[in-house]
Amino acid sequence: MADSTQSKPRSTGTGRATTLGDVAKRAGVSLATASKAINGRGDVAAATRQRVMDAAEELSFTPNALARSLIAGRTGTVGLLTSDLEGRFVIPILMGAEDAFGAGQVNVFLCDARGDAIREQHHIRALLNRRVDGIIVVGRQTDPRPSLGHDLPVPVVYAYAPSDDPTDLSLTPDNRAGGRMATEHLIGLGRTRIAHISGDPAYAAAQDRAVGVREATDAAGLELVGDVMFSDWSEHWGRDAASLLLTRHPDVDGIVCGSDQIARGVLDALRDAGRTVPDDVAVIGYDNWEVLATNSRPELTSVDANMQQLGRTAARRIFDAIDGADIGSGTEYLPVRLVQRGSTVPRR
Amino acid sequence: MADSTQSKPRSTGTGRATTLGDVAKRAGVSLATASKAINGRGDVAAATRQRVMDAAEELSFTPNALARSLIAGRTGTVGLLTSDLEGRFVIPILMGAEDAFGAGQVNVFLCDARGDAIREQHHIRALLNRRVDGIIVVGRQTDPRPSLGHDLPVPVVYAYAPSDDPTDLSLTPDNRAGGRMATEHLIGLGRTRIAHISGDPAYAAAQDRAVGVREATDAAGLELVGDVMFSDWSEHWGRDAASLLLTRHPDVDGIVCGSDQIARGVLDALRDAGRTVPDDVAVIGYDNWEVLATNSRPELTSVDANMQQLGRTAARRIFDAIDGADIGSGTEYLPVRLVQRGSTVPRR
DNA sequence: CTGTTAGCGCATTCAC
DNA sequence: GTGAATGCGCTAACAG
Repeated sequence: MADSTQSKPRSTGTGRATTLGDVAKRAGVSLATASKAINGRGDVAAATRQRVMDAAEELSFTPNALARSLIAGRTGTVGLLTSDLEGRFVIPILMGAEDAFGAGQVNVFLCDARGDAIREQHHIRALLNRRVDGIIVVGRQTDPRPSLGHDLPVPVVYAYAPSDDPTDLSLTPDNRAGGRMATEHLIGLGRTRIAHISGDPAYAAAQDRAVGVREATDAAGLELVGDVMFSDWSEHWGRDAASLLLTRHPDVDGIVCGSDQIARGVLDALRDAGRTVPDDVAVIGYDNWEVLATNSRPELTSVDANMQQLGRTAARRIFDAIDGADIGSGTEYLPVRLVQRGSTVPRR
Repeated sequence: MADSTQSKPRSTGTGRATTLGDVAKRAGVSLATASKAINGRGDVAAATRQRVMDAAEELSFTPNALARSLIAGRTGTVGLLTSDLEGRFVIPILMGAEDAFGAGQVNVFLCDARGDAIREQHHIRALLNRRVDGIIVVGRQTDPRPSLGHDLPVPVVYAYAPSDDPTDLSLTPDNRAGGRMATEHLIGLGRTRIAHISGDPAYAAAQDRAVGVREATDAAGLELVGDVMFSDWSEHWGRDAASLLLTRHPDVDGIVCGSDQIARGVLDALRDAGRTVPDDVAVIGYDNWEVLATNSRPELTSVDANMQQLGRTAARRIFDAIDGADIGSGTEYLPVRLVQRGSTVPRR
């Protein structure tokens, strides 16, 4: 019964949305005046403005962003094109992009190309049709990916995976600094017998992090324990590698891992071998993938790539480019940070 | 050099995008004819159509979806409103929604409200301004969440987390069936001493799955080993619970876990206790979270909630509703599926 | 078959 | 201060 007294149920898309014209009529002013009042533009008498605002409120008027964008020539939307099925990188980047302005200021079309070039093309077309102000391309590795080319009418930023075209702008985490930072952390804790277990050597991320590790040991006048151990990014490999390492170099007291998954495997193997972490051996992961890092025993110290900040930067660059600024080119390496947990620092 | 021969670099948003008018002029036809030719509407001479298509191609014309939507009254976009920070549910749902039509047919605005009601309101406003054709609300628990209300001008579907208003349409995985399915799987393997370790009892998911487990044991004439063990969704709890369980009921031969994280902990504890999986004890997880399920030893059999199908269904319902169909109401429980791995079935 | 006209919802000149 | 007119890019009637 209470329902039937409502004057405008309009529950599911029924009935035209109220337009600015409706508001103007109700307020007894012209369309132009209503527009000015609502947008705070031009000189409108305070009383008139209030009348318009009230009318808009009563009719629960929502300005049609389509019409506005059509005039303005910009939509306040960006496309986020990804092949990151896990969503591990893309979600923080999305959040960063939203943050770069304010909730609801800019909206993001998220498209998943699933690693398929055709699908990617379809999505790009669709995004351009919808007149996004720019496109952020997110890859799932830090290896270069094919450029979208320069014949797009909007600025493009490559995030995480850089473009293979150096004239594009790419933002990617500084893996080298990450490797260095992780190693310096162990050194700072007094470790001197440090090994590095990483993933697939075909990945730029693996190589870059390894370079950073070596830089840190070199700088400290230390020798890396054994060669860097490459294979794949799995927990299985982490276990196998750690077993091998303990056999060959039982005196190891610190292990820098190329990923949190590997680190989980390493922790497992160390426990099986009766070594305690971090007392006997300190272990550090990479990626700061929460579900892995905070559920291990002990919890995992890890390097975080600051994806959210990366997303924020990417969005800013795009809108700066629209406002006339040059978007720039080349690959920028963004700072990473260390998150300390129990695998390197004993719990207080 | 090849670059400089290109006539229209147009690299970053410079210069107005080409309009249908440009195409028409170049093809020597009127605006209307060009429109018909491109959309395959009306009768246009084959030769004329070709001329228009060619012109469009040469100018790399992209129809302005804003203008089209303004006329059509629908945009072919949906809003995906989430608080699922992990992206674990939302990404499959997004993919399903895209799939429901075809790549680029419908686009999705993804908004992360971060569990903040204010931010959620902002996002809803923005989505309505942009005239999305509908909204999918994704929660991260299967507990009911506050309804957005019925005064929205577009259809709304609640996914994963149902609405607390029974007149809304909610799509959620059938947790009861999942619990039953997992348990029946163990029973089918000949296990008779089955226990259930689950997460936070305040979660509907925990309760529903437990009900399913009991239904299966009852139907088989079995008694559940001990009470259902509730606490939280962590690996730590999985380890502790399993240890406890082994002490009290050493004869247990099957464990249904409330999540993959718990299952990981259970596997750990079983190994520490010298039990082999699946020979001594079969273990089954829940969620099929790949990174957890495929990296354990042995790999984890798990129940998958089919989120992608859920997303597909949600999107279809929304567009059906726009086309006049009644969107329906109440909570629909969508089928889940079992993914078998080594923790219940020995590797071939 | 093709072109002319009107209008989607709104912001912006420019007179009054 | 306010309102009438013009146009953003496009499609849907209508005439021709």
